[in-house]
Amino acid sequence: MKIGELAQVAQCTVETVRYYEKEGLLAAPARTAGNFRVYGPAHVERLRLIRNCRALDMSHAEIHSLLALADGPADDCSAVNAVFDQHIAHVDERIRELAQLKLQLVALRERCGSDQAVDACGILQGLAAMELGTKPVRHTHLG
Amino acid sequence: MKIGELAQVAQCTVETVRYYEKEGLLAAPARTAGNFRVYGPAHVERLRLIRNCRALDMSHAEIHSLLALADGPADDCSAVNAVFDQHIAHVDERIRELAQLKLQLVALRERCGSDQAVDACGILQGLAAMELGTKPVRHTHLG
DNA sequence: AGGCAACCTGAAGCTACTATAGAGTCAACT
DNA sequence: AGTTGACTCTATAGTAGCTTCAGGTTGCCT
Repeated sequence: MKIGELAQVAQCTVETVRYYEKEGLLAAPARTAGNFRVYGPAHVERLRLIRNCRALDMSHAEIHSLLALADGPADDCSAVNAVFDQHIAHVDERIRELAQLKLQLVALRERCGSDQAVDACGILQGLAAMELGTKPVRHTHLG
Repeated sequence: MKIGELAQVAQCTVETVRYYEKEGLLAAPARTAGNFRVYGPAHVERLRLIRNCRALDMSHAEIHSLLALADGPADDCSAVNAVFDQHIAHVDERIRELAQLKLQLVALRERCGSDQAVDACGILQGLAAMELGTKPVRHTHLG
């Protein structure tokens, strides 16, 4: 199959497929005489796996690890579990951050219930007065 | 005050301050004879406001809107409320997405409780077999 | 006068793509 | 046989919000 068909099967764009190849996530396939990429079933499966990992918001680095483990000669999959556990921790942390964030946002929003002069706007006052929290560490390669 | 002190007060790096100036979020300050930036209290307050907005995960575009509204001659702050409400909706949507994500991750993770052969790893099998969901729309400029 | 920290500009790097330009390939239709 | 149109190719730039780097200048202390 050619790149367009592969992309369709894997629910991504042609550009994304070529990008994955350049990034080393997807092996470079054979070419036709006219220099078109030709893919087989193995490529389809691999690309599906990659796309599913992305749908789970894993970074390319994490996916690289998983692919290496999947291909590797390892006897057990505890390393796979480790990658997964770490990723779940990422997502968890990010959810907590956003929940905290929302509390702050809602609290600020309630300071200005209706239309009033901008000078007296509770939101703007709150934004200027807020204590700068500890440096926000991004627990995510998500988004 | 010079840029280093300002950055320290606002809990960000010197480079970030210069970046905000280049982006038009922070007005260009006066300069010393030696071409060093000199900031006053107004800059400190403005930068605090910007950093707090960023801590609330607002995009530069959103912050631009807020700053324009804060400076503008508007009589009421309903527009400010609108920006805020929209942002809260963003965060809310993102939290929902991540919660859903976590469900999937945990379900996958449970397929491989202990060490087993990579060939039989339930996680990897699950990743390859997962139905590709509808194209994930990112409800975020966050992260 | 020398040394060092802080400052300056401009450009490149980061992630995971997306979009564009300009050229080549291929199958079908006239 | 020629031509249209869909598809493919490479290479490059753009996105957000910074961070990092290279190479040079300023200012203060001794």
